[in-house]
Amino acid sequence: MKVGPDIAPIAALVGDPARASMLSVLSNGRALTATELAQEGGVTIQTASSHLSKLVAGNLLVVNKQGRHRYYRLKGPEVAAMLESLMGLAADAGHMRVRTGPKDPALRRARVCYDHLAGDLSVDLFDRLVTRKILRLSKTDNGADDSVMLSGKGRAYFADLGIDLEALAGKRRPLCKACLDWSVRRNHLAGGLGAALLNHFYERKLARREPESRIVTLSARGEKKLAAMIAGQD
Amino acid sequence: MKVGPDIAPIAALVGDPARASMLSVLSNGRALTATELAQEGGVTIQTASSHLSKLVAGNLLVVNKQGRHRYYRLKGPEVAAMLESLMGLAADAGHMRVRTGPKDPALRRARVCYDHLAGDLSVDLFDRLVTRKILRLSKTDNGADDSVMLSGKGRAYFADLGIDLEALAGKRRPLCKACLDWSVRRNHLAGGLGAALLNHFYERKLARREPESRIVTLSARGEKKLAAMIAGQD
DNA sequence: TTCATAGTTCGATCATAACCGAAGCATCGA
DNA sequence: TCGATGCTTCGGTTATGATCGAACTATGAA
Repeated sequence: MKVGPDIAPIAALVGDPARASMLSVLSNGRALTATELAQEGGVTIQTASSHLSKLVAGNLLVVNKQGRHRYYRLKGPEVAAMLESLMGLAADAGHMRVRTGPKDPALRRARVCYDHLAGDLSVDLFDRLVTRKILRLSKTDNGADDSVMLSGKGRAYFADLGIDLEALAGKRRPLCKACLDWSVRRNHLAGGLGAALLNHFYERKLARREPESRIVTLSARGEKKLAAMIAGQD
Repeated sequence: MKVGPDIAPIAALVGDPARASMLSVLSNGRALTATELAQEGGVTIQTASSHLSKLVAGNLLVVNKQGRHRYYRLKGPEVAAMLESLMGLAADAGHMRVRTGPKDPALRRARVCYDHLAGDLSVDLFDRLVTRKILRLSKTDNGADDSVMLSGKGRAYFADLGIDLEALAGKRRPLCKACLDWSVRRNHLAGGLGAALLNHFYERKLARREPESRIVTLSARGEKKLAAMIAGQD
């Protein structure tokens, strides 16, 4: 029969509604306390405590003890990617937690996916960067994990933006990665470069993150800048 | 306020050990029958039937009915990608499975499928006939039921072999049909033409059927002939 | 036709795990 | 030292859903 990883225990962890809510709210890459996560999951703090222990034991979360608070966050980008792929399938199957609330369009347009930008704008940008040959894309057989590389032209492009590629190359994390977007079901840019790009927007006050949410709000200048990047007029 | 896709139902589907095993073995993109998947999951066929219904309802699998068999396969590459990301995390957390099992090589190579040839050789032949435009294949959206037609070139090809296409066309049975192969999970040629082709091999003593078995044994001449057909040198 | 095989549906059993109350532990501020 | 807060652990209840036997439908084989 089979040799390989046993996905059932991990999936079962995500399969509980309370835990799934906790993981969803943590997929913006931030850290939250046990009490906050209990409220998010709609359970008492005792129950939440049990859930959180299991998530830590299952290598999905890490905990950071600060005084009498315990801050939980996703263990890494791989966890966020797994959650995103589940969100895509859930949206496909019509499983929604809230039917198109007012925040929903904003969430679809621009949101944080762990530590990089996701949503319509991010997907459009990714497509454009590929057609401009700033990113080089190589498809795999099953179309699942596309590998992304930065071209020579791309290096100049991001250096012009003021992003330190040398520093990023030194990290263990891959520079470029394609991440499947749940709302559009197309790729956006992840990896160190994706994170650096979002950080670039934060630093220059082109974008800010809404508190307690995954929504990213662009300033007027930010809108203009991103539109120019997508149009290829920068 | 909670906004976005609800990942819990999907993850819970994957979270059951029996279903997870089924999904894992299907993640090579091939199709398996309900009975095979039951064995894979280590449950009875009744239980497997229940699991498979849920997986289809949850948009993770699609089912392809062929005779009294039901072939289940992953709905799409997004499902495979989700499973892949889960496998990465599972391996990370040290969750592994181990088991092994054998199968009959002769049966895999060439066997009877109802009244036509199946197995590795037959699948290879089918592929070759398509690339040589002897058969014309039109894929459907989901890739499930492929329809096959005989081209003009194909009519000449089979007429040269001495197969009476006029007689076959008179029958109610469809001339060409794609049949999903049990061992390779790819298509081979079925229908009246598939049956006629196997019969052609029987008549010319190129092949004979083993008693009490589905195994088809090729004579030396038969091996040569079939190899030539697959190589396109006939 | 009759038999065999593939698969589904129903019903009952049973095990797991989610849940919360209560109690306990740890940290902070005063 | 004390009380307040953040969180964990324990124990008992409960509900969900996985499981399989038996009966049923559908298709193929003879």
